Amino acid sequence: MCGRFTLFAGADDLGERFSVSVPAEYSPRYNVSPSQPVPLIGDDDPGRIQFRTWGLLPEWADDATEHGYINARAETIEEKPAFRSAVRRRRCLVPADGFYEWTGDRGSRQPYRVAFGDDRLFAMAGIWERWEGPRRQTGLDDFGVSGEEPAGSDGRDEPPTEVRETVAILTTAAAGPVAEIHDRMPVIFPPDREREWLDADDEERRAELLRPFEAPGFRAYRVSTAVNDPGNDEPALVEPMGS
DNA sequence: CCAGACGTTGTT
DNA sequence: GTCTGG
DNA sequence: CCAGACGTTGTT
DNA sequence: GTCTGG
Repeated sequence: MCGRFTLFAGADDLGERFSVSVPAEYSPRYNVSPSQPVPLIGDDDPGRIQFRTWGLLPEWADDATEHGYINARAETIEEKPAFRSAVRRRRCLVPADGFYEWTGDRGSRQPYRVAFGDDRLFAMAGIWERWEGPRRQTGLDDFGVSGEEPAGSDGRDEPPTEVRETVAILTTAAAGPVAEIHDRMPVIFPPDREREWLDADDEERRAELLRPFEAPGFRAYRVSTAVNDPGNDEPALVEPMGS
């Protein structure tokens, strides 16, 4: 799965760890949730952190109010119409220093945080998408300037009325301590192979990178149910609660 | 051919 | 039960 | 992912 | 856009 995560590293640490520039709007997060902006490193501009909305909206979606896909299964991502074009041409790394998993029944969901003992940063596999709303079809621009535009234009030269950039996180079989509480987890790369994902235009190379990686040193520990509410976002959320 | 879906997770 | 919002 | 809403009318 | 179902 992976429907929540943490990224509370300082801007300097984040920039240094991934060799990227970090924009001023970056701030530490203890409960990043679907529908929110996610800091990521995209293959379109791998030298900086960008923000894209969590919930991938395919280019053919009818409107931007539809539910996006927050996860994509690594095992089938090459075949699925919703993900195929993105995995071929629009990949990204999603930096994190932990992610949350839940156990128990609805109404009493117990969250766990999975992270390295020292909370060091790692990279999750992502794909992103650009969704463009309908274009005007008037053939005139906003100031009524008559250009080369012939009447009855199909609007292809007009700017889209709305542009949304979204992201989904890839999942795979859980490995190591995560398997104790869950059967799925985000795809995580060994640090020395992260950059290959952004450059993996070949399907066999992607398959190689997407194999489950049992990150040495990962731990899962119980945290407060305050994590359940996406509106909560403070350092106390990552404090251990005891078994 | 056209119409309609296109996804993951967890839970019962 | 199912959808929407964060 | 979980939490919370889930509806209409008329009036200010 | 592209695939599946009828």
